[in-house]
Amino acid sequence: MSDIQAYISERKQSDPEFAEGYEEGFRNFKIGVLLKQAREKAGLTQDELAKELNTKKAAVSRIENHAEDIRLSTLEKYAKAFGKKLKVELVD
Amino acid sequence: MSDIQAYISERKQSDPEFAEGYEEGFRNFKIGVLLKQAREKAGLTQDELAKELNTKKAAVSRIENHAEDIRLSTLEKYAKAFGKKLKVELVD
DNA sequence: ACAAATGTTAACAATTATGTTAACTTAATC
DNA sequence: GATTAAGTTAACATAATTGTTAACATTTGT
Repeated sequence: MSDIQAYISERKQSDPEFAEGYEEGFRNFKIGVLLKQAREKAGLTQDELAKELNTKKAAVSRIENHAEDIRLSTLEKYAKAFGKKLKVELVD
Repeated sequence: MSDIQAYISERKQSDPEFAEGYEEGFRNFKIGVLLKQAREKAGLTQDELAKELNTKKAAVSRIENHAEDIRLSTLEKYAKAFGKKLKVELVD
């Protein structure tokens, strides 16, 4: 079982509203989880990451949890802060 | 030589301003080219694609040529119209 | 060369992400 | 249980994408 799936199972139990809207918001959620896990693997707190991105921890939290959508440039800033690159593809 | 590289060489000659700003705007440009080529492979005109996306051909042209940034949801709408899925990854 | 289809650009309106602050919650350590 | 670090959420301000219209350019076909 992948990290993301484990996280989803866990959160579905502690957050009923999340379990509800899971399917509709699947993509955005995944992006948030992706970013959260990348941040944790990089050993950064939201506040530390926020400072690298010239923003605030509230914005980081929002993106990891609530954000409806996100700009490519924002995703890239995150990737850069983690020492990674963003890869975007169209697949069949 | 890839399709994208061929396109870039061609356009650098006919569009000096493009050749100038090429390095800085590389990502956004590539996205535009990516979407344009996907649209052409799908055999759609900008106007036809625009109708599928409930928008206008002017918006399609802008994204293929001038857009500074783009939302993930917009990219996904495009992908869907081409019968593709969007894949986003963080790579080393 | 003309006409029709397709693509481009500018300007403005509308919508939405992001920045920011402040109050609150949760977790961990003492 | 008090204190501190970390995370969450709401509210509002700001900035940027996207929608829309209209005029113009380019291409394609006849």
